[in-house]
Amino acid sequence: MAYGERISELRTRLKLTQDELAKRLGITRAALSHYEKDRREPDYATLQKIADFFEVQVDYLLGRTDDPSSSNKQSSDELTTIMYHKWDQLDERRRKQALKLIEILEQEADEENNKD
Amino acid sequence: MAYGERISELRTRLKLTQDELAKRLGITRAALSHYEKDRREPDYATLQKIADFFEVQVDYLLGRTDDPSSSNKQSSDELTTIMYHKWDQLDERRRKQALKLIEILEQEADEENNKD
DNA sequence: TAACTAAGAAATTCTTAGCCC
DNA sequence: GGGCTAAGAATTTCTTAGTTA
Repeated sequence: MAYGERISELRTRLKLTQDELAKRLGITRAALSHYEKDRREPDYATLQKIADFFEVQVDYLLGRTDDPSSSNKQSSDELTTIMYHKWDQLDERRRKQALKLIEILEQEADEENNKD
Repeated sequence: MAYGERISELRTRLKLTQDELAKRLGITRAALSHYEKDRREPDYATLQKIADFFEVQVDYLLGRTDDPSSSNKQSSDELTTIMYHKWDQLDERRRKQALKLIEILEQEADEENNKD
């Protein structure tokens, strides 16, 4: 999937028109239309403005990953980086084991928030 | 840190000259020099060739994250995406608990590989 | 109203050739 | 050798104005 489709999808999800998004990004609506149609490549500054606005990775915009998690989340947190590198070394069987614990912890956290 | 510096650093780490890397990427060495000096922005195809060659994220090349982990790893695997979204919802205390299990599993996998 | 696009203007990038260290 | 850059050529993008649905 190319960047145009990604931008279009993200914009639509927020119920914005091209005109509205263009104004927020400081570009013309014609330019935005070109981007969504893969007819022009936004310069790096604009590309990053788009990624920041939607809080996704540039890699996601470019269709290089299907994980939209913002680069902020990725870079901000040491614990997550460590976890990710360890996770990376696990085989599938162990990943499933780890995921089970994480699911239990998540549920536990949910219940904690709903006991009012 | 800008993309030029990142490219230069990655190239130097692999002990390649500009000429050698340029040939691998299918561009002239002058163009590569411009990129490393932030004087030109490579088009998206070239940008992604560079990211692929060094196995880093485009976000890393652009200096948006300090985590160079390749986008291949990120996009390849459904289980990882699921895990990541759950992890995202955990507080720090629970993340540390989860990380402990992951570390144990990692060690277990290591030992399994060294029992010859 | 919202999105798309033709086409000339404007800006950026590419390439060659040469220079510096 | 290895890297940097001036400058004209080539290419791409921008913008306006108008079209399409």
